[in-house]
Amino acid sequence: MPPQEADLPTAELEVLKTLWDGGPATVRQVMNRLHRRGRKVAYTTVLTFLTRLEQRGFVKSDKSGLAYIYRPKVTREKVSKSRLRSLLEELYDGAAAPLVLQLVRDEKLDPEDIDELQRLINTLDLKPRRSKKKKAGRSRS
Amino acid sequence: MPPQEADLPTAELEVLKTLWDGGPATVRQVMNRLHRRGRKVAYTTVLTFLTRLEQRGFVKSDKSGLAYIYRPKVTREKVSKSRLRSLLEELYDGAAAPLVLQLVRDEKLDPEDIDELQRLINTLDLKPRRSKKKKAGRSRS
DNA sequence: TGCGGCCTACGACATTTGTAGTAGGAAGCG
DNA sequence: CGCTTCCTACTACAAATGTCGTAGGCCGCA
Repeated sequence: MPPQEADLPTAELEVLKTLWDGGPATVRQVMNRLHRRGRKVAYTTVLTFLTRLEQRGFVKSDKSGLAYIYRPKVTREKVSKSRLRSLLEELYDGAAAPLVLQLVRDEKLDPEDIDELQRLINTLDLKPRRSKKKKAGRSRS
Repeated sequence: MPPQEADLPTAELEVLKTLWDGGPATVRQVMNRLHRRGRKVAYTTVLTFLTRLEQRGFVKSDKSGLAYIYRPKVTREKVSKSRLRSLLEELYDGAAAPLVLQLVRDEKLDPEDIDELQRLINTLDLKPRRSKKKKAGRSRS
């Protein structure tokens, strides 16, 4: 069965992220990428993380040439969704609204993002077409 | 210095959440709340978590009567924001848009929530929050 | 053909988290 | 009073995480 995308230790996620950001890579390349980002960590440490990631099923490796090349087996979106979901669960019993509102309010979205969000909302608006009562919205209930 | 709202172990967050949800409480009350939610855990375990939470500065306690009463020192929103922020950072280098879009797309928002989101967007649209005028870019796609 | 590098497999160890047991004090009560 | 019942302070301990060091293999080159 597929991995539990949600529960992945920070350090390993960091490594996985370098694969998403920079594509498949060897241990050494991953290490270099981390170093560039100011993350100082030993070669074997990176190796450990990649190994663990593979055991968990988040990456796969294939030996081409002299060293193994690691590549993601799950998408960033998958992990993202999974973590968001846990966050919802852990904080708001699964209600998404508070997080959405908070994100839109607190984090800076530039006009383009807002446009896109607006478009997305429009499509949603058409779908769940039941209730149209514009009852004065309470924040939480 | 205020606590690092972001990095709080799951089990402790769970306990803190019972305080947000049900208000200040004693160790035993917290334990009962957890039990009701199906979370079986020993009394002393709860005590441990509350103690750790207090050391971290997430809750405070005051002895009124025979047992200490614990109450949150940080709001749910604070923690929420903090965790969202780390999530953004860990997955998208801080860009909020992907998460927002994903949330709105994947999680089910009921009409009311959408309405509210729409209203929020409208306000944003009118006064685009620019703290700094670093780059003017009103591009439409 | 032996040396200096790079690579992986293992093992090691300190910390942090999750979970709980025990000891000893205060309290109610028969 | 003496017993039962709570409560808190400590201590304990296994599992998960974060970080490496070492040993031994393969490879190109002086």
